[in-house]
Amino acid sequence: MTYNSTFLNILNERGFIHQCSDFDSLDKKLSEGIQSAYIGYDPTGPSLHVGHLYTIMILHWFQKSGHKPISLMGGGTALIPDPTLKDKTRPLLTPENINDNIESIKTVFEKFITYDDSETGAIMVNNYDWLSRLDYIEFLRDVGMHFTVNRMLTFDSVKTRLDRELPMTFIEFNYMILQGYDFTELHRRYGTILQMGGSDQWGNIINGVELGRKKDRAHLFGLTAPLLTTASGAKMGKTEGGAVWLNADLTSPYDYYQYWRNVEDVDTVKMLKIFTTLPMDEITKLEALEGADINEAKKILAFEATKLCHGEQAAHDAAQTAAKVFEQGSVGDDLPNITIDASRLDDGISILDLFIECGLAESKGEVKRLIKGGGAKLNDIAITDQNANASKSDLTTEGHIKLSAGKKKHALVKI
RNA sequence: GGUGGGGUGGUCGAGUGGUUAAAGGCAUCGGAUUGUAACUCCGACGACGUUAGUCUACGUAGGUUCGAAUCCUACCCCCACCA
Repeated sequence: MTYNSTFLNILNERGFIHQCSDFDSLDKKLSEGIQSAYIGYDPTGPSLHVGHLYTIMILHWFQKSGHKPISLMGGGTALIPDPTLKDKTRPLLTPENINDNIESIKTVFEKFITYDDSETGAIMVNNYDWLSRLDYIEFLRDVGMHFTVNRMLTFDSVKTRLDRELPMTFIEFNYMILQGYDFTELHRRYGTILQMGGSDQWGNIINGVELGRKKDRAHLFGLTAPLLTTASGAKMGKTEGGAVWLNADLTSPYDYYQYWRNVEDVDTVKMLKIFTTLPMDEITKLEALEGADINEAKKILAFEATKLCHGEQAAHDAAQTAAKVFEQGSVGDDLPNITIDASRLDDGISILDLFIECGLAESKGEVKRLIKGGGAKLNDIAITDQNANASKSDLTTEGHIKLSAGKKKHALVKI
């Protein structure tokens, strides 16, 4: 399958396409001139994680193909608490929280797409701007008119919920209308003709497309990307420590690098296509690698992905540290590290405490378990005595102590 | 509104007065193997504590009992059927 538009071709060969409301017309539109498209994000946290990056990359390519991407922040919808998640006791987000989150998230977006005033410059909008001003009665007449409950009930998101007999609140039921409304609003404001997203957003996207047609006789499009999972079926972007964040203060460039370095063999090429901007012919070459040589591809994946998110220098540093640690059994500057008072070493510090302090363990019990299992190491020598203390004599010639929990997690203690 | 069922550790799910920090699965973590992969095997898996032991935990609050996740009472929430 080939398209006329650069954008669809890129998406296609990199594996971003799942379904589209109208491939042919969209292809034509995109070939004719600059278009704008958007993807929505929930600003419920201060950062986005690797799972979000998937669709951010779509915006990236959209802009690269000569179009205008819009990142829509759901500031309005985030204000509405979702009561079905009652157990989670999600703290009520205030408008200030949300604005802070949006500011923080924007710094992430800026690494992948360029915001400026040019014709293809990206813009970031907040649906709070229009949703907050809606008048209920007017909205019902204007928008509610065009949604039949019969049809809303057929959407997968609703249907599976009802089938499984799980509760769905009226608020949630309304989200899809609000999201559909976002699309027409963006169409009116910016002439946006395309909404994209993960395949789980298909229903919502189609709602917007239809609403646009009914209200404004606009020909809008929807395009979704396949559900992204790893070979082992897990959702992307999760590690033992939780989500892999895109903000450096939440997930360090080194950890970020390591995340990509450690993907499973079978996922390597897929990830290269999606999370790096490496040209396809180079990826094809890497695809030919087999066995242990795949490690080379993973290094490139890790480097390129880190470069995109944290810059070339950070990627270099991370790669260098990784090489020192894993290939030379040495240490690198990018390892997590803590600095302690030299005097504390004079008295000797409990190994247990030290592991917790540098973040390699949550509790003393956990450190003991590590020791028992032979996974706790001090300067690469397995610790056998849980009562051991670290003292000055443990400082290496470089003046630090290296602690390891397992083979992959290392930290440095400096004075 | 009526009747019945149910709320257990990260998750799913056993357990219906004591040997239960609570079976089993999954997830997670460590070890062996390996290529910083996968598969497989082994081990660990509430917290604190120098192996003794202490504390916290089975929706919430009380009660019965030498002793409760298990019995009683009230309350909260969920589900099913009926209205």
